Amino acid sequence: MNRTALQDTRSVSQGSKNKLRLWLRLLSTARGVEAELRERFRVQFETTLSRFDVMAALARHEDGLKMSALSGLLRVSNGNVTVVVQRLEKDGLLIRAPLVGDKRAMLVRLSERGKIAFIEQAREHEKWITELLCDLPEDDATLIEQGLSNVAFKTNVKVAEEQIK
Amino acid sequence: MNRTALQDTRSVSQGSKNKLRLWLRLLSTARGVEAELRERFRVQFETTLSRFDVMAALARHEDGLKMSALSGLLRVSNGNVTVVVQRLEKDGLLIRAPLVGDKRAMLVRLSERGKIAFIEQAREHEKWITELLCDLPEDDATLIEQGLSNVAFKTNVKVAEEQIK
DNA sequence: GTTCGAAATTTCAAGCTTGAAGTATATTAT
DNA sequence: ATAATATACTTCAAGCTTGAAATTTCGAAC
Repeated sequence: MNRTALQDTRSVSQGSKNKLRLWLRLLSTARGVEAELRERFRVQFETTLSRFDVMAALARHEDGLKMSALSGLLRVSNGNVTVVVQRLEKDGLLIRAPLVGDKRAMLVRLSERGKIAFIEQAREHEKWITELLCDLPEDDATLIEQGLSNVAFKTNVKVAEEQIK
Repeated sequence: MNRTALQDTRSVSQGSKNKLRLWLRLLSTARGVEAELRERFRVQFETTLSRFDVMAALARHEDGLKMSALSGLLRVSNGNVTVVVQRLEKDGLLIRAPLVGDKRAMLVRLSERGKIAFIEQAREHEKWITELLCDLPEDDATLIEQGLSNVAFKTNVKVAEEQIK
């Protein structure tokens, strides 16, 4: 093996380790924040992260969302959305109605109580995030956000966004 | 309200939105990668992410880990570790032994079969990560890793690392 | 050496999440 | 029109995850 080939091997391997290290850090950070948020949602609002996620998605789409659009946006399975939506509906926080023009589909939207509850939760949520990420300089945050936006997946959120229309 | 106070409010609020945007991106990226990894572990090795996480932690600590050290390192609950370890033990991938000197504690380590299985899985895992994060320039990866390492939590991993000794 | 609080683990109920299978409706090709 | 295929959603079983309530053991104060 000549010198060049050796260097190539080394640099590829280093890049691989580099990405791996990044991923582990990403996972650890995300899990840390998630655990803290879960705890706070539980004690302060007696709710869960999944419920908040669903309500947040609905709050951003006042005209309502189909179940499939919800599961696409949140990157969770169909069956999952069904359960969470059922529970939120039972609590009177959202409304499920058949979609006109497609008897298979359901349109889900926040109820008035749901909107009010969400506004309060969202305000706290934003505070919590700011607090939990306070050690991160503002510039770094911007850079990281932009860097991560380059990472794409097969399961594309864009697809879900289009389905909404 | 004078001009300075207004600017302060505005800049704090922008920082808050900035952090929020970063968090949503972080969450989305992590979930995307996790979903893809879960799928690949399932079809290629008939195993799960949690099982791999436990095995990875054990592989990095050949002398074995206490249950509490495991749950600390992985940032998961005690009860969770118990179940996952039980299943891995039933499959013969790890060994649980009482800890000499402390009858409350258990020492968990990989079995020979576990070590062999892990090496194969880890090799693939590293390839997958490299592939999934290929859109991220090498320099960005380094920067992001360093940036995120500034984020600290109450639930500190360092504590768990010390408990190991 | 007793007692009392802390620590290590397990058990449990509840909720989360997934992937697969099932049902009903829509769309497309013939 | 009919059949085949695709889409929207629900149901289900299995496994994951948590937080709280045990249980057992340790250590330290008295």
